[in-house]
Amino acid sequence: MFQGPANVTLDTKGRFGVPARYRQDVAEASGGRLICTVHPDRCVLIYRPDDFARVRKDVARQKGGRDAERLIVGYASEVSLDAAGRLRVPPVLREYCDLQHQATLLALGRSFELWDAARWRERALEVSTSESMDAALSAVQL
Amino acid sequence: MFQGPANVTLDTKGRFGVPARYRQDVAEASGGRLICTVHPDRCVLIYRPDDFARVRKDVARQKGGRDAERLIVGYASEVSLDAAGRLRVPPVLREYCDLQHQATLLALGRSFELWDAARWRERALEVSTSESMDAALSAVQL
DNA sequence: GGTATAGTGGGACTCTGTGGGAGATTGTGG
DNA sequence: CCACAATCTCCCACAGAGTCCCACTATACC
Repeated sequence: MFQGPANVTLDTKGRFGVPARYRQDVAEASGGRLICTVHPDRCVLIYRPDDFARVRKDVARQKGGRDAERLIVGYASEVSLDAAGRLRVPPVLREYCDLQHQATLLALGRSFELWDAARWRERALEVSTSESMDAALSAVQL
Repeated sequence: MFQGPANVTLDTKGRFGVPARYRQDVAEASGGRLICTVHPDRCVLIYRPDDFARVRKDVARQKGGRDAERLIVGYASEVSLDAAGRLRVPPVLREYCDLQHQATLLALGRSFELWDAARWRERALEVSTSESMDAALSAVQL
């Protein structure tokens, strides 16, 4: 179960270091291999291969969402951890998501999202004013 | 049951001392481990791990609130008391909540909120003028 | 007044995060 | 089919951040 945010930097080769606390899990769950793709919100999604297989099926089943399939399935790329625990994000995905040097990695349970730091900062501040938030806020109360 | 406010200071490493009256409870309830995350109002939320598991489920169930999940689940981080009874707030959370040196810890029964002292002071004054407050105010009458 | 405990600061070691180089490999053009 | 160029992969290296300790001061309580 992945949990927690991290500021990461993409180097000139498009690599970023996976926070050390996740490496063990990634390595033993799938031999260090992962699937990257993109979300229409313009962030990179990162799954374990077996989880992505489910996503791919679900996307395919939703008829009418051909464009969604083009994005999510069409952009899927296998990546793997290097010896230093880094992932290389393919250039096409970086472009689509406007990933510059600084990025934010969000761990969402079984998957990750990778955002350009500036774009995510803006979005995160906006979020607080959206009305869809109200429902979620009731959840934080015990 | 946590109750009572406290002014705390974050040192240069982002740590703050948990008021002694809560330490015992925290230590025996969960071995000193806690989950920090953020609220869209830009304060840090602090839960016991089992309580946070409930929050996480509730947030996930609210469909359409992907951004809410990004914040509340994506920012969740496990922290634990050090030998001196302090917690270290991860940098990403500090940034989002604009936490400077002085902070205010509010104990809300089963959870805590941690605010930057200056931001909380402002907000506490503002609150008194908001109309959403009216409903709550009727509650203070016996 | 003495003692114990809370609150705070800071040193030092460890490990993570990040950058860069060189060889291997793939793709392109002649 | 060959040559060249660009990219990818693997490796090494260093700086900074995180973690664990220890130490000091102030306060409360005995």
